[in-house]
This record gives sequence, structure tokens and C-alpha cells, in this order.
Amino acid sequence: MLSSVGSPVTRELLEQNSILSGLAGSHAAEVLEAGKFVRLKTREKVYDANATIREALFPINSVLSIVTEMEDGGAIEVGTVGCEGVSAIPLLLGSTTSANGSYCQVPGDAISLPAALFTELSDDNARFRRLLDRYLQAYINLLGQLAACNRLHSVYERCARWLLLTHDRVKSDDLPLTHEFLGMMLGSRRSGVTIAAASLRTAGFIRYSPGHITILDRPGLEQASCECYMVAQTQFAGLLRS
Amino acid sequence: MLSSVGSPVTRELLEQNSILSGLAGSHAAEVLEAGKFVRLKTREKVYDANATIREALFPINSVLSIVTEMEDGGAIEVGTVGCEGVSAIPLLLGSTTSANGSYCQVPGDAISLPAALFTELSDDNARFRRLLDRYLQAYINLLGQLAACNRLHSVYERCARWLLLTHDRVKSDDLPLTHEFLGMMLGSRRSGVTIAAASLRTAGFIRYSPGHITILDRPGLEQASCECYMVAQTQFAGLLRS
DNA sequence: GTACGGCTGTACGAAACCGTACAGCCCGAG
DNA sequence: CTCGGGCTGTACGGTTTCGTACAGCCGTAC
Repeated sequence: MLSSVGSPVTRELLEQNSILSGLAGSHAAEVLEAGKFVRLKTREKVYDANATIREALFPINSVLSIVTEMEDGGAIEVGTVGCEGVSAIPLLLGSTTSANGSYCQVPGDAISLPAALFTELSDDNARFRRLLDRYLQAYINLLGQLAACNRLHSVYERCARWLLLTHDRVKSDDLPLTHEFLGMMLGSRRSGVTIAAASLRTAGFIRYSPGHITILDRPGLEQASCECYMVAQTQFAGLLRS
Repeated sequence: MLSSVGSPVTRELLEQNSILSGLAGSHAAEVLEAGKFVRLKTREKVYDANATIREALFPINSVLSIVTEMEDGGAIEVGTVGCEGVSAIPLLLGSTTSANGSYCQVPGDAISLPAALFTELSDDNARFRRLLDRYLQAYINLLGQLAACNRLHSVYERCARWLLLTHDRVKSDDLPLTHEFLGMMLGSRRSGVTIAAASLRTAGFIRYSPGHITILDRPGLEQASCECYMVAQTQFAGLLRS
């Protein structure tokens, strides 16, 4: 499913993912040896819902969307994973499948670890495990916040929130995404997103061309966003500190 | 915050909570000794958001709602805990506070364990821990499903779904709750719930009097509900089996 | 340079839901 | 029995969003 490219995994790469950077010594060496450097393409499906998880992905500058899929084919984002985290949370809890699907939301690089090795590392290395537990807690908190946000806030606010959350997880101001895809993430129809995006553009917070949205004014977006962005941000900062 | 009553915690009581029933031997004895039998009152606040968690609650026939609270005072349910589970999930992940508040949704009994003892048990007892991990996974899955449901489905459907999920967790067909409270859980206003409830009553699935809703026809409710109920149900069944 | 396919702009009726308001009912307190 | 407070029934204008449709734009491939 994922294309591995030739480049080796280096220590510099490990450092760029908040979770992997917590590894040292022989554990880090194992990752350097067994890990693969992968490049994720836009809107590529990374995990199928209810399928066996074969690998854990640690994004470097890519961003994944964890989505809940409905029977009618509808889907909606319930979680986001970037360089601050790792996919494949069920592996941490002794489960080998995930109820949610996952898409590449912003293309880029990631480190892939075989599921078995990830499980082994998280079982053997107490410090690593503690980091993962904290991350999982932050992820759960984010999930709860997004659940509420999706119900209570307008497309405009959620749009701003989404852009901010994603921007935090990449190194670039340019996000390659369409209104269509953003609509799926937010659980709204495409034309609603276009209207919200147009307002944000008029306000000067973003600009865009087909398939690309560029962040111009973060403080402006923070103003436009609902409180949910700040809440999520604060929680991640608090849990990952120390 | 919670009123302890005189009754001792008995083995029979432990058996009625799916998590506690996984304890045996000296571990069970510790719970019998240190646990308290508590009675939760309707709409009582059980945990404050962002406060230190002092105790873990194992519902017997009560049901708790985990809610995300907004700055404007709005709140919405993001998780449900009944006899199949335990509150205080952050304790499992090394955190001593919860980002979410928690209310008693259906009054009844629960077993309360000091936070320290709960943490100790979950660290020392591998089998217990495995059970908790599975529960946590199911809880996360439920969270994702509810997040999507809250965005994509109508008040009517969510109302039916909510009644079913809650009914599964209590021993009675009578749920003591007001439309007002149900509205808060669903993130909709009270009068919208009244209309949905009236439709369900007209269809013969429920009846109600002020402060009480009685389930009359589960299959009917399942028909009225969105798929989310069945999905949640199936996931819990699958993860807690074995 | 041109054609094409994908993406965005916009429109419009329909539906759901919000916010609010107020009347009426029911049950428990006194 | 009566009163009062909490809960439910209902109404109505306003807003948001849906669902759908179609025109126009833009970049890429050829």
C-alpha cells in the first residue's frame, strides 16, 4: 500500500518526530535498522477500517487523518496525526485492528515500523511507553474536543480550526488540499467549505488556488476559529511537556 | 462529592461490573476492603473537568456521561460509562486529571476505588490490565463513532441511539431523565428533543411522563436509530469477548 | 497553444434546527 | 386540597446547512 523509498532512516529523521525522538541507545538502533522511510501521497488511504494493522507510522512532515466511515460511504475526521504523534494507537492497547480508516491529508514523509517491533518497543521501554501513554491521552482529549466542535460550531469556525491544527503539524504554509477533501474532513458539503474559505480569504487570513490553501495570517485564523483549537493546542502542549 | 453509604462491597457486586469481575484472589480482596459502595444521584456531577481524579468509579446499574464542556457553558456528551466499564480512564495513562467533566446520567449504584489503588491494580495485574486496555479501545472507538454521529445524523436518530446505548447499561426499562438533560447530551436544544421524543412515542417505541422515559420496543428503536448504535454495540461485544 | 479534467464560484429551494417564548400539565410539598 | 415549580407541548421567524445544479476558471498534458 505504501511506497518505500530507498533512503535510510537516519537519526536526524527520528528527531523530527516527537515520539521517536524519545528513543535512545539500542532501541533507537532497532528503529534505524528495521524502520522504513516512506513518502505518503495526497489523499492516499493509509489504513482501511477494520483491517489488520501491519505497521505504525510516525509522520515527519506529513499529516494523517483518522476518519470514521459510515455505511453510506460518508466519512468524517475524528483525529489528526502529525509529527507530534504516531498512528496505530490500537497496537498500544493489544488490538491488531482499527475501527477507523486513515488518509494522508498532507503529503510528505513518515517512518514506518513493523507492527510487531512497535509493540515490542512499547512493551519493553518504560520511558517510551510513558511518552506513548501521554500522547494517547492527548489524542483522546482531542477526539472529545472535536466531537463537540463538530456538533456545536459553524463551518467557518471549524474550517479555521482545521487549518490551524494541520498547520501546526507541517513545516510549510502551503497545504495541498481541495475544498472537496476539506469538506469530507469537516463533515460538510463542498460548497459550504468554499463559502467559508472565501470568507477567510476575503479577511486576508489565507489565499488559495485549485488544490492549494496557503496560510497567510495565523493570528487572524486563531481569531476566526472557535475555542477548540486553543483547547487542543494547550492540552497537547501540557501533556507532551516534561 | 459522592455520598458513601454503609453497605459493604460484596463479591456479588463485583460480578456485576464487567471490569471488576475480572479480578480474583488477593486483588479482589483488596477491592472488597478498600472499595466503597456509592449511590449516584440524578444529574449529579461526578468529576469536574481539569480537576484531579481522586477515585475510579465502576458503575453497577448507574450510567455516567463523559462530557466536553465549552467556554460558553455548553456541554455535550462524548462518552458513556455503565456496568461494562469504568470511569477515570486518564489514570490508566499516567495522567491524574481529566479534560472532560462527568455527570450521573442514570442514578444508581457504583463501586468507588481510590485512584492510587486503581493505578496499582492496573499496573500489577496483567490480566486486569489487558481487560482495561480492551475496554479503553472500545471506549475510543465509541468516541469516534459518536463524534461522527453527532455531526451527521438527525436529532431523531441520535435520540433513539442514545436511549438504546443507555438502556444496555442499566437493568431497568425506565430511564429517569428530562428532555432538557437529553438535549444537553445530544447537543441539541430541549424543544427539538421533545419533538423527536414525541415521534418515538407516537410510533409506540417509548412512553414518558415528566422526568421519565420508558423503553417499550427495543427493535423499534433500533429501526429508528442510525447505524451508530449497532456499530458501537458490535465493537463492545467484540472487544470484551474472550 | 489548446483541449480537457478537475476544482471553485454561485445560485436556489428545501429541510433541519436554533433561539425564544409562552401556555398547560403534572406531581409533590405544605 | 391547593399551590407552586419543574417539565412538556407548541409555535414562529431566522439562520444555517443541505442537496443539487451548472457555469467558469485554471493548470496540466499533449
